[in-house]
This record gives sequence, structure tokens and C-alpha cells, in this order.
Amino acid sequence: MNTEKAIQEFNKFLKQGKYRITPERFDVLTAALNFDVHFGADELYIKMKSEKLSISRATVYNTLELLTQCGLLCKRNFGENKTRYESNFDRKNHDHLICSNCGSIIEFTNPKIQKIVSEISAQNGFAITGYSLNIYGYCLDNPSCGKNKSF
Amino acid sequence: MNTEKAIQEFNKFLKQGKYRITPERFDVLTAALNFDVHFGADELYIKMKSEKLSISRATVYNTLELLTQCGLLCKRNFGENKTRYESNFDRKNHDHLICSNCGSIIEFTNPKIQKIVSEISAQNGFAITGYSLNIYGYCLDNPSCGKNKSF
DNA sequence: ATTATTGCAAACGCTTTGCACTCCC
DNA sequence: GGGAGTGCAAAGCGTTTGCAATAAT
Repeated sequence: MNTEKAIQEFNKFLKQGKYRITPERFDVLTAALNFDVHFGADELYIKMKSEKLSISRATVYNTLELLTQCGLLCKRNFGENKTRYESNFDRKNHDHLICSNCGSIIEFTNPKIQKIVSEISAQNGFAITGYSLNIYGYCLDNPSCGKNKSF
Repeated sequence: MNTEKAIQEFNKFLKQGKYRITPERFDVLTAALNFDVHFGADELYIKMKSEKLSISRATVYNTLELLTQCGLLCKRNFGENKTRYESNFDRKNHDHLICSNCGSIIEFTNPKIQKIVSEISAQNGFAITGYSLNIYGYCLDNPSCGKNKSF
């Protein structure tokens, strides 16, 4: 993963917002971009600790918030009572299919969704900043999920 | 709210599933249907306690799960790291606009959504059980939310 | 009588907080 | 040097769990 561009972008964001430039903030960014597709904040903290990086839980949580504001990451919620983060960097807009049996998450893009969501926001006098579409069910390609089940 | 029909439905569900008929379960159902549109499990427990009902936290949580399986309630998540429940009883399918400033939740129905979601599921070999579309932003009718902001 | 269900309290996982120390500007 | 940022531990919140007591079948 080419993190150079992301680092520059974050740097710019921090300067513009009069936030300080600290090594920890860039450590979190780099670790986040190289971690799982959908990671939790605590998981990232533990991963960084296991790699002997000097970082604290508070800093990880704070920095993930900044990276979200900056637009490099976005928050997701898959019905688990915890926030997951996902990279927005060099990726297309997409949504998720979530298997209720094996927990696997399939990403998809559909241009119609964006259009309808904009229409709905306009109709309701709403200034949209983002949206999230989760589809729950069972993946049929995995025998233990879709097989022998009726819906 | 006419809870009679809901009680009958739950009764039937319990019998079919070989679950026992207990007064607590119907207390939770009644309280749930008469509470907020989007309530949390703990909020319901506290409300019931404040009304001097004899109920335990575990029973509230367990029963809400049963009511979800039964189809009388459904789970929602508005990005708060907690589960909210919503009545499915005598209500149309709908989705939500969530104001990131005042937290207000606007419901809307859009027939196109359902159709596209079905298409997407089919395309990805997925047996859909449900979906959730949340639109985040700022409500423009409330001056303190939409006014003086640019997006 | 059997055993699912209840109630309680303690434990859990993720997140936020308070405060002293650090180091960027 | 001032104050934003960090690290640590403790507290917070919603939720789940273990187990003894209770009550539906």
C-alpha cells in the first residue's frame, strides 16, 4: 500500500485545522492503512502494541476520530455494538452484504443507490454527509450458511 | 396502542417454539410497544423498574431477542454502539435520516430501495433477511443544525 | 417432578475520562 | 514557556454470563 499520499493528505489536514504534527498520529495512520479492511479501534491498538510501537489507547481513539474528519477513514457499523473503521483512501464508494451465519462481509457498488439517497435527502430537507446501506442475510456460496435453510 | 393482537401473535410464537408462557414476557412486550419509537434495551429495563414492575435486566434482554425473532420488533443501529429496538407491529417498512447535530431521526419510505436491495442480493448470491439504510447529515429545518453550515 | 425461566450480581468488551507528564509550536 | 497532545489507569456504558431460586409444564 502506498501510504505516502495519505500521509501528505493527513499532514495538510492537521496544519489547516491547527492541530499539531506528532509522530504518533502518523503511526496510527500507517497502521490503520495496513490493517484489516474493517478494523475496530481496540484491535488496532492491540496490533500496534504487539508490534512494539509506543502508543496509547487514548491516542489511537483520538487519531481515528481525526482521520475520519479528514476523510481518510470512515466509520462503519455492522450491528455489533462497536465501531469499525475502513479506509476511504483510493477506494470506490461501496456498501455491504453481511452474512448472519459466518460473519463474512461482501462489498458491492451500485450507482443507483447514491442517486436515490440524494433524492430522499432533498425531499426531506436534509443536508447529507454520508449514508450506510447494510444488507443482512446468508451467503449462498458457503454450504454451512445458505444450504438447507429456507427464508 | 392496541396491543391485543401483538400479544396474541407473541403467544402463538412462544407456543410454536416450545417456549414457556410467562407473565414477564408479556410485560416486556407491552412496555416495549408503549415506549419510545427507538428505544434501547437498558432504557426499557429502567423504565419498567421506575414503574415498579418486577423485572430483571436479563429477562428484558432475553425477551427483546425473542420479540425480534418473532418479528414484532426489529433491531436498529444508528452508529451509537448500542442496539435500538423498534416496533414492526402495524408499521410500514421504512428507513432513517439521522441528524448528526441534534440526533433527531426522520423516518421515510421509498419503494425503490427495496427493489434495488433485492436485485443486489440476487446478483451476489445472497439470501436476504433484512437491510438497513441510514442517511447521515443535518436537518435543515432546525436553524441550529443546518443554518450557517456548508457541506 | 422436571427443567426452562427468572433475578441478581459480577464480569465483559469497547469506549471515554481525568490527570500528570511530555514535547510541538 | 505555554498549551496541545500523550500515556496510563480507572471509570463508564450497554450487554452478557453464572448460578441459585422460582415457577410453567
